[in-house]
Amino acid sequence: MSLRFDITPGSPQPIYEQIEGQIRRWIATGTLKEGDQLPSVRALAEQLTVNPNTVARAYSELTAEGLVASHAGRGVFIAARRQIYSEEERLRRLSCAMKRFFDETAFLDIPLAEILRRLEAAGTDYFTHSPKP
Amino acid sequence: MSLRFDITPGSPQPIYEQIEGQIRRWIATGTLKEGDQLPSVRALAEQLTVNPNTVARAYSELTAEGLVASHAGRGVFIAARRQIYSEEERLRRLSCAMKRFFDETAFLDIPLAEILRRLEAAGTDYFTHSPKP
DNA sequence: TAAGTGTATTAATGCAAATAATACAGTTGA
DNA sequence: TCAACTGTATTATTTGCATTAATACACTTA
Repeated sequence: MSLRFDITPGSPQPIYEQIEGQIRRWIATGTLKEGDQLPSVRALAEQLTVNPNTVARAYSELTAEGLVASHAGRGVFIAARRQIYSEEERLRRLSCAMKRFFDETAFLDIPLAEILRRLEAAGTDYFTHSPKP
Repeated sequence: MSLRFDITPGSPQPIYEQIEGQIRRWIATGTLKEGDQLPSVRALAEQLTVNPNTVARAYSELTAEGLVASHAGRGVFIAARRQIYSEEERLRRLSCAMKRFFDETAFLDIPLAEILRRLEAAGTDYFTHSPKP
């Protein structure tokens, strides 16, 4: 089975971050489970018409985060789900994300109640209608 | 009165975006109101030990968004609050922000309910405890 | 008119993303 | 064993963008 990556070159977000993001999402939503193998660096690079180094960098960072485990000669596999960050670190990251979110939406002049309502809907949708692999 | 900008050079976020963000936030929270005058390009550049062009770029983008109005020879002023974007555009931006938010938080493995609870608290806090000018 | 506004232009610097071309080391299966 | 895969590391180069810099210009106001 081949994962359907959606990459936009020229986007302000670097390609390697886009790759990371999609894999992180697939892991978070259960599309990718422990033990699943990711495409090889070279195969994915060819599939996305991208340099192998770019894919390698994405894999490298995911490995550093502990989300995947790579074994030279075998491949990259989804790691066992475990608590990677401390409770404090997780809340810190959540705070940053929340601040950024409000910075991006406050000036839209949408009532907080409506934003929260839509967030709840989007959130449940995010974890159920995960993108097809 | 002089606004208390908090700029971090070397941050992944460009300086001109940091300036934009703070002004947007002050407008959203009511700290800056219609008609208020912003510091001059040169004055703010000196205050932040930053190049005037950097400040000018921030002001230029805020002007393009319609949040401020600039008049050569007079200065830059907070514009009248009005609907800058169409309803569709506002919801599109909200959707993008929500997606990015979940991409940043999903892998933290924090229950959706708790995220929403914290978001509500952070949201009300965002609009009440606005940063001092 | 002088001193202050915003704006525009051009050049130079620095940094990071991305490509490219290799080389190396571990694993697997014929 | 060996060929064909894996991931990893290194170096060089290109590219684009943020930033600084130095001006110049046009408008406004006292």
